[in-house]
Parts: sequence; structure tokens; C-alpha cells
Amino acid sequence: MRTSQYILATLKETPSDAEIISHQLMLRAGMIRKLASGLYTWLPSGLKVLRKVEQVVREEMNKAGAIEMLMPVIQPADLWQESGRWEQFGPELLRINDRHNRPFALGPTHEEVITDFVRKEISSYKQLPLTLYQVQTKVRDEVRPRFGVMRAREFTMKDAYSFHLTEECLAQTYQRMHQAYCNIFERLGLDYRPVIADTGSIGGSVSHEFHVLAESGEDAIAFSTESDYAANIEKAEALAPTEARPEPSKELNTFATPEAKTIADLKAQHGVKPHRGVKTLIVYGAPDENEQRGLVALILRGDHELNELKAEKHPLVDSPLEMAKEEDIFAAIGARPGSLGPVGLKMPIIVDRSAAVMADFVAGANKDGEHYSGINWDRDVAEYDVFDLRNVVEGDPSPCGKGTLQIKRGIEVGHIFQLGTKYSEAMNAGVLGENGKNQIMTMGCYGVGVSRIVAAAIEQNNDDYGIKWPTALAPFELAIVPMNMHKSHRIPDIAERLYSEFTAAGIDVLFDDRKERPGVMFNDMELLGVPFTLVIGERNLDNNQVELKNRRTGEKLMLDIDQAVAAITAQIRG
RNA sequence: CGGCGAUUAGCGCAGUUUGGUAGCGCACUUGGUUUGGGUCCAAGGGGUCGCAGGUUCAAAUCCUGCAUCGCCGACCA
Repeated sequence: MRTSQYILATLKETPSDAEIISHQLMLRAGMIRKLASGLYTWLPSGLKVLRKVEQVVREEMNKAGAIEMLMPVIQPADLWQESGRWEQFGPELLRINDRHNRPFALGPTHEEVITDFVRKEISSYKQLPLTLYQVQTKVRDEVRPRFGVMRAREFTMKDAYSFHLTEECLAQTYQRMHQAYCNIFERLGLDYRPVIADTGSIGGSVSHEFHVLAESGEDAIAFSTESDYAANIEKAEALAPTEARPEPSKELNTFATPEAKTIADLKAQHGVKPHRGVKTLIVYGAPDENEQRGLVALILRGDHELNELKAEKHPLVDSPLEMAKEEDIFAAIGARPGSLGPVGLKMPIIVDRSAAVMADFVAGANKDGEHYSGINWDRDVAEYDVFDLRNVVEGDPSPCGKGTLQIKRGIEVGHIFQLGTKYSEAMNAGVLGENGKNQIMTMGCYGVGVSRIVAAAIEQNNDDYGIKWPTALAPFELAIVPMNMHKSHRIPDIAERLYSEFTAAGIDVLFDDRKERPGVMFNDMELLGVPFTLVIGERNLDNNQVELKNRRTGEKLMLDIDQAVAAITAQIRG
């Protein structure tokens, strides 16, 4: 490719609405342009990278025994009604009507379509197990699209679905997919981790997420220092403290706290250390037989954070979890958030394991502007339930029993699930078993955020000059940059010759044939992140040499012109 | 969906307080100059100032409504 016949589209300035580095660099390197919020056009360079990711994903999926197909983006509503997700999915499911006013959805995922396909097409246990996949555009009407293609409303995803007769068979395929995913991220040159995950709205039992580690990641991941245990923080268990609860040593006392509404205020105004107090969060309880929701108090140590996913697993708590409105709290307790506590509270009280081993602690007195000190469980609060409610923090003991937890941020680029029969049962997808009886299939599903990987790779591979692509992802393998081509005959002759030789050798080469100053060309090639740049200049031509620059290492290598093509091809392919 | 902010040329911004008929840098076009790290000089093209309404002799500027975009929160692969 010649730059003069290409859309390089690099920008000197950073568009003001790009927050994270990958979004900025994708715009500046001419990879994407925004059409509307969460909707992006992929320019030639961006598309080349996207295709490279797809290719690696395809190869590893095929190797793992999955078969590629392609399903429509537009899906009839009745399939979604059949699975129950037409109502359940919420506004993220973008719905449209056709000219006959028939309802459709733009597919955010394809469990319904694939299950419908398989139930019609597969009728015998002999055809199982079966793993099908596609690489396709997904649509999700995100509440808040952000970070460019990282969280877009339209994005490219590889989604695979497996069908089995038994749980054991599913577990085997799940393991193969797990390995295939590791292979994919390994080949893409990314620093990644598989982590134990929650199944969320997709459903199912066992689930792992694959995270690319990056500061800008939207998820927190907990790792053990001593084992390979890793879990999404929302799923990491906070073990009960091993130390016993100290005996009460102080009397219950009230003190006035007119200006203290938060844990931070208590510390600043009254010297109460956060880990010596508790916070009391009021949420709605699970509906009773009359569909009425009461209130439930959740108690955590002052320096801990509520994990909503854990809280809603408690039978007394409504799911999804909802914080009580201030007026409901005031009506029930007679005090407002900021002065709440467990003493004398007339509602179910659920205490986090770490808060349950505290003694002589501080909490609100359920009277505006007043707190208690010297509170002790059992003595001052008779009835309560102990439960794991909080997010783990750095230094907590690992749930695996070995080492302590470390917390890092990650970008979710893959997610695999053992679905079980959630969809196959709802949609009556069965096959005839060996015994001649109909048997509902067991399913797994496996997603890779293909477009998100492009952004995630940049988050992990950049410097002040731009992108530093891992070899497997670079939009071009080599750039040829001639110095002041129009001023000599030698330079263009050699550049043209090398360009055609590299092309013939099958190297994907970008020939910068613009009439630009050297600095402009260097900057553009570095911004775009081409791994190798071949510099052709008068200076070295007298010695019959050209210079090869390595984008990642910064190394410069002088090569004899006659050996350049062979040497560089070997280096790129090697 | 709640809170905050923005919207002026392809991009980054000034001008709005105090109303007087739109500007700077980059990019683009032409000519010259320069040439191993974003040259310099000159000339040029490009804007219904987000949209609609109102106030006024006069609105980018003041008022009202709406839209879009972004940030924080809630929510979510």
C-alpha cells in the first residue's frame, strides 16, 4: 500500500471528548471516527487490525473444534418472548418494528437464534456435542457508551454456543474453550487473566471472564499472591476473620454529631477511625406474600464497601438490590442516612462477617445528629444475621486458602458460561437420546469482544509517540520511509524496488510516498505503530545500506540493500 | 435515568461578563523556501456560531424551550 493512495487520516491534536489513551490513539492514528454516541466507523487501518484479531480468534476456535456460521442481526421478537428475555433484558435490547408493525430486536447476543436453529436442525444425540460460532456485529443500547469502541452500542463479537447431552460433556467443551481463549490472548501478545465470574443476565452456573490487565479497566479483579486463584471482585468471597470477637470493655454512650453525615465526617470531626465504626445501609427486602417490600439493614465496617451482588443473594434482600429512598427510611426509623445504626433498629439486620467481630464500635443512634459509641453485638443488638456482604480489599486472605489478595484493574475481553438448560428448556430444544426418548440439551456459551480487544491491546501497548502493536495485531508489518524522495533518483528507485520485492515476498508493507518531511513520516508511522520502519536515505546509500528501526525496542539496524528483503522478511516472520 | 458541563470551519480553541454583523492555531489549496524528527514565507478556500422561538434598530453574545455530545453516579458482556 502507498500512503498516497490510502487514507492515513492521522491527527496531530487529540479530540477533546476522548478520555482514555486507546480512544485518543485510535482517533489520532486514523483507525476510527465517531458517527454518533457509541457508534464508530472503522477506517482502513482500524479495520485491518480488527480483521487480524478476528483471524486469530477464528483459527483458535476452529482448532478447538468449533464450526463457523452467521446469524442475522435482526431477530424476531417472539423468540425473545419464548426465552423470557423480551421483558427481562430491559432497554439495552434495541427494539424495532418492520413495515407490517411486527416487533423485532437488534441482537445483543444470539442464544435465542442459535437455540431455535439447533432445535430445528439437530434431532439425534449422535450429532452431539456440537459447538457453533460466529463473528458478528452486536447491538446493545448501552445506558452510557464510553471510551470509544471499548463500550460501544454496536460492536464486533465472537460468540460460540455448545450443545450437549450431559453436564460432563459440557464441562469438557468448556475446558477446551477455556484453553482456546488462553491461546487467543497468548497469540495476541496480551497480558491477561482468566477469572472466576458471575453469570449476570446471561444465566447459568459456572463462568469465567478473561481480562486484559490495564489501569483504565472498568472491573476490579482479586488475585491470590500464592496461587492462581483469580476472581472478579464482585465474586470474590470475603472470608470470616479468624480472630475471635473481643469481649465488651465499654459502656454504650451517645454523643452529638450534628455535622457528621458520613464516615469521613466522623473521622474528621470526632476522630473516629473508619474501621472502628460501622455503616448502616438500608435496602428493600424481598417481597412478602402480599408483594409488599419491607426494609432491611445491611451493616458493614466503616472502611468496607458493599458488594451488591452478594447482598442480593441473601434471602431477605430484594433482587435486584435497591437502596431505600430517604423518605421510606425516615418513615420507618425516624432518622435519616448519616445517623443510622443497628441499636434498637426494628427491621431485619444483616451484618457483614468483618463487622460481626467488632467490639466497642461506633454507629448512628437512629436519631438525627447523634451516634453511639461502645456498641457490642449480642449485648446491645440481640437479633442479627451474619453474611458475606462486602467487597474484598487488598491484603484479605485469599478464598483459596493460600496467600492474600491483590487487586488489579481489568478490561473484560472474554466471558464463558456453562449455561445448563436455561434456554434449551424455555425453548424446548431436545434431541432423541440413545433410549429413544426426548432429552433437553445442555448448553454453554462463549464470547470474545473482538473490537474491544483492539482498544484493550492499545491500552497495554503505547508510549508518548503512539501505538506499539504486538506483531500479531499491527495494521502493517513494515513501513518504507524514503528521505526526500523527490530530490534524488537513487532514493525513489531503491524505494520502489524494495517495495515491490517486499510485496512479492508477501510482506504487508506501507510505502510512505508522500512529499513530506522525514519528521512527519516518522511521526505518522510511530503513531500508527508499524513494528518496523525501513529508512532509505542518501546518507547510508553511499555505503549501499538502509536502516531498519524497531518500533517496540527502538533498536536501529544497518542492512546491506541486497540482503535487506531476505533479512527483514526473516525477522518479521521469525 | 439523576447531577454537572459543553455545543463557534475537518480538529483544538478564543470571542459571550459589557449586544454593533466572526477570529486564532493545526489541517486543506496554490506558489516559493527548507530537507534524517511535526520547516519558514506569502496568497487562498471553508462557518445558517447545535435547533426553534422571543427581546432589540441590531443577537454567537440576553431570555425560554428543545436536541446532541461528554463527565460523575446508578446500571450493564
